[in-house]
Amino acid sequence: MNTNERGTGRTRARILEIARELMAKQGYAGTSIAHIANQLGTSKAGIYYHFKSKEEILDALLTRPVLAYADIAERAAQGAPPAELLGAIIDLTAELKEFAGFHSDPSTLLALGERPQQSDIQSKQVRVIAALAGPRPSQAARVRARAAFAVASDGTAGVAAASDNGLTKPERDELLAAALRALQPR
Amino acid sequence: MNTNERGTGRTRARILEIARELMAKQGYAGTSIAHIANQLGTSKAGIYYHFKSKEEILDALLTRPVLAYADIAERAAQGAPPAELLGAIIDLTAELKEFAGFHSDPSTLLALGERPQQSDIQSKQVRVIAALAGPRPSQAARVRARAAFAVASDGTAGVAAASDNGLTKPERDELLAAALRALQPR
DNA sequence: GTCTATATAAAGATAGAC
DNA sequence: GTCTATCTTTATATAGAC
Repeated sequence: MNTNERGTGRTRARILEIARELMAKQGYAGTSIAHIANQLGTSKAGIYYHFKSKEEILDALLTRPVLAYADIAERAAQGAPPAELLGAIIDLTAELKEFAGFHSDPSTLLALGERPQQSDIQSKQVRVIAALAGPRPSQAARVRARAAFAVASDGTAGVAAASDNGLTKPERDELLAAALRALQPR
Repeated sequence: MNTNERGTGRTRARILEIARELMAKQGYAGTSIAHIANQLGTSKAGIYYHFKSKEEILDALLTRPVLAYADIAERAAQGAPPAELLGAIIDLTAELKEFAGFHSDPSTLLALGERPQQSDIQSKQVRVIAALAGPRPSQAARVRARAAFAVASDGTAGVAAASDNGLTKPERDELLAAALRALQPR
């Protein structure tokens, strides 16, 4: 029988890497098993040996990002200060920059939403934003929290996409400072 | 013959409205003609009387947003100040909030990129961001420009999505102020 | 572990009746 | 202007050989 549990092999890892690239570029719905197989240089059936469905590929891809976001939401619930939360969002976004486009692909979100075991990534974001807004926030404070979150999330994604390597320290510092300025009332 | 040039009717408008909703929710690739026809209560062929292809529906949907962004890029090229540019982005994003998810759907961008007549919306964004960064910008200034743009674009989308109606004046003012703070060096 | 072949469903799109 | 019926392609997924 198989020493590989059909889950730890290098081929599986390559499939995930290819799927991630294609789905980031074309979205989940726009990426077919055939396309992934072509990139891998094998047949469609070859893919199905490693994953029993296309959704399982998505699950495998998003497990880590979802867990990372859950961790940030947890820290928010425990009263972590805004600078820490925003810094964590910046670092996570930069670390997962290969996933850029993923969190904003409607078909990915839709497929993800249909899988109950994957706790909703958007609901975690809402909780983090609520934490940034502080207790009993005014309407203006809520808007500032959204603004700061946008800087840490989409702003970081933009900066990371523009530079070939990872986020540099000065870039990170500048993003965090900008997010904090956005959060601060005058 | 047809007084309607097969382009001005109410049915066509309904198709576009339904397509916009579905594509915002599921992405371009994830939305089928059959799905649109179901929502409309007609057959697939009925759709094809009004549009000769799925891509033509996308073109029709995105013509206005693309033009609006081109206009902002034009004002940026003519040296409009940051407050004006950021305000314009906020207003545009709020006005087109029904399109939320659209500009971030990879399959939409991909399909749009394959249509040469639709000038690339992302390249316009890059130009606006460059204008925000100012002449001969430092690396830090470029990051701040991205941050400010993120507030005006994604921050506004988030606020608009959270509130049922359009963006209120206080919300708009708060977003613009936050974007300008993000843009400003200490 | 990967292949060919195939089943089955859904996609985009057209022909022609009404 | 909308229908049914159909064509063609592509999609997910499986069966069974090697």
